[in-house]
Amino acid sequence: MGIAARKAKEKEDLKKAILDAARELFIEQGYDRTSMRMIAQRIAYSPTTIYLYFKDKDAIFHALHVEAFQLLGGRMAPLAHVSDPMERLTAMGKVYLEFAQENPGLYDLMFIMKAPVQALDEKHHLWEEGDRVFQVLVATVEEAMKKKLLRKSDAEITSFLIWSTVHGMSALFVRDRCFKVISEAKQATLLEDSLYQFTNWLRSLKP
Amino acid sequence: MGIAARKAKEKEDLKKAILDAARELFIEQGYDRTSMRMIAQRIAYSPTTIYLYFKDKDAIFHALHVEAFQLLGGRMAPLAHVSDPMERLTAMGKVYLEFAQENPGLYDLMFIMKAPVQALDEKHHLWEEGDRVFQVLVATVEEAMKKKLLRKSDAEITSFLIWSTVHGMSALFVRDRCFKVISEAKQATLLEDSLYQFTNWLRSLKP
DNA sequence: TTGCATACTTAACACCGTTAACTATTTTTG
DNA sequence: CAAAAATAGTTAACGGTGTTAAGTATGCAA
Repeated sequence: MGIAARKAKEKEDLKKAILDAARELFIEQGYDRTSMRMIAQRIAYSPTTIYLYFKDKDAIFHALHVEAFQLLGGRMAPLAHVSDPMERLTAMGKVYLEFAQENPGLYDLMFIMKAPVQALDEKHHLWEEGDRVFQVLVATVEEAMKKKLLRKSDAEITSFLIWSTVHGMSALFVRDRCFKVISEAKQATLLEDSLYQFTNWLRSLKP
Repeated sequence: MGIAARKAKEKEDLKKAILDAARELFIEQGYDRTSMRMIAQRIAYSPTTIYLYFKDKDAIFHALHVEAFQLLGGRMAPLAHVSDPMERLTAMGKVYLEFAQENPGLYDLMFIMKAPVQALDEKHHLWEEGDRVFQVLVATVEEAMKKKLLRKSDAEITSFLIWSTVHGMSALFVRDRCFKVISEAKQATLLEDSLYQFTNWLRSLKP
């Protein structure tokens, strides 16, 4: 079985190589501006070879999408050990913003890009990962409310509001909409300062 | 001068027709998925005729961008008469969200789409409109702080934070990221409820 | 009437995603 | 061991894209 195993590994390797090339290009140039031919050239294969490993360009997008959510999930996981839910919430916001700033291309792919989805069931599967992250947020908000660390209200609405805020900051950053509008002196720490103020607000809502 | 004037008007009309067709298509299909040939077909002219009126596809994007900001500006203008700055802020948020929900295609164009900008000076001009809207927000926040209706803090940071929140909500809505994650019962009034809670928070920060 | 500008079109280029058909190579089978 | 079949990759092609160059009518000026 040694030969078959080696061949299987080689297939797996090529698939990974395709994803690596595609990831780099998507991040650098965006989805629409990367072509199958570019990906092919980067791995030194014929363009059509890619179609032996992925159904189409969308399938590559999906694979990278899942991968990116796993990366973000991995960054969030350690925060489960923070016992104070309000501290945990703050840390989650920090991790989220850092992720967006460090991986703007991936963030774009995950939360901003219009996924060129066609199959509806795939569409559903596509957001299992996103949903999981959101449910963790809801649970944290509920816990914070229960412990009277956060003003009581509908946890789902509150979670959406919090997510909107950090997403809004990330999206304006990633799509380059802030730095034309914010004075130069404040640009460097804009996201950090904004998040700091936001969490301060949340904390002082206790009553 | 009658004939020359008529000709000038006809040129102006065709330019408008191009923009009308492009606007519809951009909104329906998005920028990347609309082709010059589609625009041309809709106005029953040859594709290359468009290039006599606009330098390239980008130029059409820019024209619609400016136009969209004027529309939003027009919706915001009446709010200048609301004397209480906190009420004005709330109303601005409402108008902003309504604009995004009523014109998701335009909102996308203005705040989300990766503008395929090349010329830097054009890029600057591109955001004069956006900047003007933001400066109105900053002024309102400053006024609210001065009148002790909003907790005192850096007005620019606070404005960015507020903008991020409403933009985040709008962006998640426009790019279809909320309804897969929010329970069905709450979807209908999600944005409205979230904004209501957000403004409530802002008001109760007074001390 | 000729010449020229105007307004538009056709033809073409180099690219795109994707499919079909082809070619080597390796494996399986009679 | 030879023939057949499966594997893994290729080239060529189709219909689409943004954009440019060259060509064609039409109306106006000299």
